[in-house]
Amino acid sequence: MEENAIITIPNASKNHLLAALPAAKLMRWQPQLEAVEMSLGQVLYESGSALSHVYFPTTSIVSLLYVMQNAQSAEIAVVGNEGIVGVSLFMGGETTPSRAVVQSAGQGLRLKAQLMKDEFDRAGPVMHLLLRYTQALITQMAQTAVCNRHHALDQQLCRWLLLSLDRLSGNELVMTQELIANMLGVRREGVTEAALRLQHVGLIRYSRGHITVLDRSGLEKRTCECYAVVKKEYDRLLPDKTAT
Amino acid sequence: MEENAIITIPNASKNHLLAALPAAKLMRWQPQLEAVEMSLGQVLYESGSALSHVYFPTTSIVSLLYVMQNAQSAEIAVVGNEGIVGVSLFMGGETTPSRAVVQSAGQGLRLKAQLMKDEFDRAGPVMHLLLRYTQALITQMAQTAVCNRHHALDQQLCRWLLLSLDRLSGNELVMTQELIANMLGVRREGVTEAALRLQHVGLIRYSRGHITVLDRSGLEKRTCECYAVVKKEYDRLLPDKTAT
DNA sequence: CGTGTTTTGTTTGCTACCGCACACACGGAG
DNA sequence: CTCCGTGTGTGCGGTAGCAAACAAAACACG
Repeated sequence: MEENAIITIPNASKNHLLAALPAAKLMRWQPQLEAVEMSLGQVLYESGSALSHVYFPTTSIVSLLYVMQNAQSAEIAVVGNEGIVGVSLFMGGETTPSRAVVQSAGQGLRLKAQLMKDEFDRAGPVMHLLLRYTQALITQMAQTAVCNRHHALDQQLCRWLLLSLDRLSGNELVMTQELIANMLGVRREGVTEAALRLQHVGLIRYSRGHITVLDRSGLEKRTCECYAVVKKEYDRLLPDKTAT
Repeated sequence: MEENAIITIPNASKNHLLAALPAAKLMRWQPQLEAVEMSLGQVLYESGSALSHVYFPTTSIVSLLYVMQNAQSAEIAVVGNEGIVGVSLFMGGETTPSRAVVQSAGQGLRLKAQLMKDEFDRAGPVMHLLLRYTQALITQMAQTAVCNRHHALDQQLCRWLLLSLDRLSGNELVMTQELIANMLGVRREGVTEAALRLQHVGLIRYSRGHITVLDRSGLEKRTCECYAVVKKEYDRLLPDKTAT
C-alpha cells in the first residue's frame, strides 16, 4: 500500500495551490510535505475509502473517475499541478464514490489528512483558497456532464488533450489510446479513429503511447466551448500569483 | 426583477438544511429569512451573474443547468427541499457558469447574500453543514456526468423522476415532456417514447404535463445505479435529524 | 533473429438517438 | 360548440458510437 518512493528533495511548490499560499504558511508546511513518486495507474484513493493523505501533483496528473458495476468507467475531473486530490477530506465527507488514479506518472507532494483538516479548520486564507479551488473543480465536473451529453468524440478528445496539456509542461503526453478511452468512457476504437482524424489534419502526432501536440491553437479551434468555460473559471478563481 | 411575492407566514423549515441547524441559530435567522413564491421557469440566477440571495426551496425544485451557445441545455444538478441554491456564494467564486431555473413551482425561503457569507465565515457548524451539502451536490454532478455518458434514456428518465420525487412530497410532478427534454438535454420526442414505455409497463401515468408515479419501486428497479449512488451519498452526508 | 506482447488500425453489422415533418388530441376562451 | 394553442404521438432517413473480430504494425527480449 505504501509503495511511494520518498524523495529527499522536497520539490518546493511547482504546485500552484501551494505556490499561492502565504510564504510564511508554506515555510511552516515544508517539513510536513512529503515528496512522492506517482506511477502510472497508481490508485491514490478508492471509491468509498477514507483518505490517509491529500496529494498536490507537481509533474503528474490524476484522474477522478467513477467505475461502474460493470467495470465501465468515466472521468469526472482531472487534477494536475493546479490543484489538490482529496477535497472530500475538508468538505467533511471523508470519502467519495469516485476513485483517484494516476493518469500521467510524475511527482507530487502529500500531506497527512489530519494536518490538512487542522489547517482547513483554522478558517483562514488557506481554507478560502481551497474552497475556491473546489469551486473550479465543480465547474469542471459540470462541464464534463455537459460535454458527455452534447459533444462529439472528436471535440471531447481535443478538450481532454488540452486539459491534460494545461496541467503539465511540454507538449507531449504519455498515454495509450486504451487509457484515454477509459477516461472518456468510450471504446478504444473510437479514440483511434478520432486521433487519426486529428493526426491527418496535422494537430497531433501519435505513436505507441506518445502524443505530441503539434498545433495547440488548432486543437482549441476544434474543441467545444467546454474547454474554454473550464479554463476561464480556473483562471478567474485561481489567479496565477507568479505572474505578479 | 423582484417579482417574488412575499408571503407573511415564514413557513419555518420544511427545508432540511434549515431544519438541521441548531435551534438557537435558526431562531436568530428567522427574521432574516424571506418567504418567496417561485414560479415555473423563473431564473434565480443567470450564468456569470452575482447572487443577491441564496435560496432554500421548500415545496419547489430548482435545476442548475448549463445553456450552450447554440441554446441546447443540460442539467447539472437539481436542488429541492434538501438543499440550497447558490453554493458558489460561500465557496468564494460569487458566480458560476451555470443557471438556476425553477423547474417545479412552489415556495422557498431566501437569505441575503451578505448575511449568508457572514454566517459562513463564522466557520461554525453552519459552515460544516453547508460544505457537507456541497459535497453531496458534487456527487450528484459527477453522477450526472457518468449517466450522460453511459446510460440509456429510459434509465436516465427514471433517475430524473426519482430525484425530483425525492425533493417533493406526493407522487405527482407537474412537468411537460418538453421541459424534461431540456433538463436531460435530449429531444422531446425521445422523452415521449421513453415515457410511453414506462407507462405501458405501469410505472407512471402521463397526461398533459402531469406525471403520476404509480410504482416507485418499479422505477428504482429500472433506473441505473446512478440514482442509488447519489441517494446514498445525500443520506450519508445529511442524515435526517427529524428521524431522531 | 525469431517469438510473443502491446498498441494501433480496419471491417461489418447494429442500435439508440437525432432532426425534421406532421398528425392528433385535449382543454380552455370566446 | 368551435377554435386555437399547447402538449403529445408517430414515421422516416441519417449518423455517431457500440460490440466483436481480426489484421498489422512496433517493440521487447531471449
